[in-house]
Amino acid sequence: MDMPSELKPRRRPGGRTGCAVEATLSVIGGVWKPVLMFHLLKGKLRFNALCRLTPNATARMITLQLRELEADGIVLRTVYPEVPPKVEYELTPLGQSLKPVLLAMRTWGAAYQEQLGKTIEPCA
Amino acid sequence: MDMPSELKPRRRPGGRTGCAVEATLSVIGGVWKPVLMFHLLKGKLRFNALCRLTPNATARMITLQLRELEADGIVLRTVYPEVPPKVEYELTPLGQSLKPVLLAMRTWGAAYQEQLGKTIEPCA
DNA sequence: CAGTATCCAAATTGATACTG
DNA sequence: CAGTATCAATTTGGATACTG
Repeated sequence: MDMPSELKPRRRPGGRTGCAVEATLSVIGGVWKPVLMFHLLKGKLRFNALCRLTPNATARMITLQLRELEADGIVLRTVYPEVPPKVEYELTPLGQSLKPVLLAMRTWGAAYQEQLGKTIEPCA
Repeated sequence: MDMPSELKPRRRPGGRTGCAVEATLSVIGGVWKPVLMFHLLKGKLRFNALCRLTPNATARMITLQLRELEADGIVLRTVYPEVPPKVEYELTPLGQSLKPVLLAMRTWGAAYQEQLGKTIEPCA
């Protein structure tokens, strides 16, 4: 099993000699991480819900990114001993603290899409 | 010659069906892009200066990322017909508009590094 | 439901050497 | 100075099939 990460000069560059921006990227620097986190800003979500909200990513990618966010203390994963299985993801306080970054991204992206004359999905 | 991009579900996912956050990532979603842009917030910089400010990235990577930012209208590249050659990079108005995102990243990263008890470099 | 395992193709990057 | 070319080594991602 592989453990990708992407958008990271090979895991934790910012933790060694990088600047503050690099440090942030070492945590949210995965293609899907900001998107996943953004969706989680609204509250707990189940795995399938996240998949539906992120149609451009495969379940595999979502799982991988979620696992890394969990390892970094950004996301909390809760498994409910039920049948069928139920797993919920939510942002930890540390994850919530990234809200300003996420919102800034959403704001810019929305303006960019509009200026681009191609508002695809509200998404939020 | 290759034209990588990274941190992008294979070039422009956000432009097709993604949400606002994805749109933003399609532009700044490269490991080094935010870092490079952050440095350029302070003003024009020459290629070597950017290299020095981003020691964790190779010149090749910096060139590649800069070319993409240029293609996306985020960065302006100016070549001065001198000997030795002089090339300056600076943010375009569109690039400047990403300032809030970059600053939010720097703020969070700084706090994260400190909480991590390992403030490496001020960087800004 | 919520993943995980595998296989494998494709993309990305570092290192190194070279140029206008 | 400011890159670019090339090659090799990884890393990454998608597809598909399977499980508790």
